[in-house]
Amino acid sequence: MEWNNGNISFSSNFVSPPPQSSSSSALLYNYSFNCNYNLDHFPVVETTTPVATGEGEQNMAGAGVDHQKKKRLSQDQLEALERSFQEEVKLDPDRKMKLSKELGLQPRQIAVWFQNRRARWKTKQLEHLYDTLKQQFDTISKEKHNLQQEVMKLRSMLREQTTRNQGSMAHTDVSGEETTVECTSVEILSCNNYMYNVEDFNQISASAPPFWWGAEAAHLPSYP
Amino acid sequence: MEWNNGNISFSSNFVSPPPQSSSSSALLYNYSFNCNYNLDHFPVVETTTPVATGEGEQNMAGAGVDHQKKKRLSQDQLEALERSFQEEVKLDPDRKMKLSKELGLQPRQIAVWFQNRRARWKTKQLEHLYDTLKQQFDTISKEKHNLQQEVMKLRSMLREQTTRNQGSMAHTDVSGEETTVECTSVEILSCNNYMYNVEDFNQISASAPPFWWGAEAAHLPSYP
DNA sequence: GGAACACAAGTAATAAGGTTA
DNA sequence: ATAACCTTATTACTTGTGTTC
Repeated sequence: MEWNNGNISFSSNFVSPPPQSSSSSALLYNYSFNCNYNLDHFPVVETTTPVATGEGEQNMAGAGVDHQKKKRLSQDQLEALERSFQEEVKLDPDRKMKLSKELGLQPRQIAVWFQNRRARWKTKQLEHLYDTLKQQFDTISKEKHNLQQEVMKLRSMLREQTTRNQGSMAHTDVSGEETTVECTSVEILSCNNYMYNVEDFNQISASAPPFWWGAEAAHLPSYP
Repeated sequence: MEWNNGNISFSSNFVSPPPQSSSSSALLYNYSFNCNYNLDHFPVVETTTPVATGEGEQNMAGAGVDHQKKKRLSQDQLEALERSFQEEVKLDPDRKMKLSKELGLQPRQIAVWFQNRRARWKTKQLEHLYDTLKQQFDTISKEKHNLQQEVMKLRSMLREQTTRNQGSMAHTDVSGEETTVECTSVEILSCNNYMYNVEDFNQISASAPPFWWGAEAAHLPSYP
């Protein structure tokens, strides 16, 4: 199943679309060892490690080398893990050992990957939930507006009828509801200050000085 | 060996409140070095490193020791960073160096902390946004319902009037809107399958077998 | 125009506290 | 009582992008 929220991706990279064999950058993962000229303006620690004697299998078991560098699982490994995850998000010991052997990873690494994967998924989940809710809010908002229009119209018709009728029987009823319609229309306007799509939300934080870091005190919780 | 599968366990452990200064467990952070008997049933790698000669100051600079253990910043450090963050979420080089010296941390660590802090905040942000939206959705939902009621009532009144009036002038208009009211009332019901509070959201995933891992195929994007 | 750096997003791995068999 | 796992939070790193000098 493609999850593809069915929307636009301004910032080309939100959750790496399971790089399923399509993107080209994927292949570089495993082979980009020390291209980090991104040293936050100081020589970085790193240098400590034994520098890793060359080796073929991912992450030695107990032998003492490597230890740093070469995080990032390979594309093949990721795909296998991903497949397994799609089948079942929880990991029983059997599957763990099987994957461990198949992929040449520590059982621990398998477990960790699944844990992180679940956590990641949960985050995405919230984003998706938000988008869905937002969409439904917009829908219902429009519908409400229509209903308000209709109420107005019906009232006016009723008023007309009443006048024509000469009889004043229903008059009190009609005016009695008046306030309801008015107050709600205000609600709608005040609400919309808070509404974003998740894409918007990503957008604003993506570029340089995300506005909300300044407006923090406005209506946001400032979260300790 | 299945460890729980369809069993519910309503245990209320919601997101651990950021241990901010209040909880007592905080002090233990810095001193819990090797209490890891949580080894996912195998000895863990680690052993590789030079084993770290004893040391006093947090995270040496370029010298090659330590390098593992002792993650988790101390409570004092966290408080200082937090204060600084509240003042200004972005970090200019001056502030970075100042904090680095004051707290005995690598400048890199300061930078990383700020980056992570911003990311964390953004997540919280989304949760808050969701809650707000949810609340407003509920409100507007109720209001819409009221409006629908009112439309019904007005229509019925109008019908009555019309009948009494004998004249059939407004008849077409009234029936013309009929569909609007009907279809929207269905919308409301179908929507509510998606709605949670963030607390609910945390709740369901907190306890043992989060329902959605089973119901994944239901209405969720299955997010690869 | 390119090196150096800041940043967001994503990713491993660790830590701490709760559950369950 | 404990081992194995889980979730949540955190730390640190990777990668890609944008900015600045």
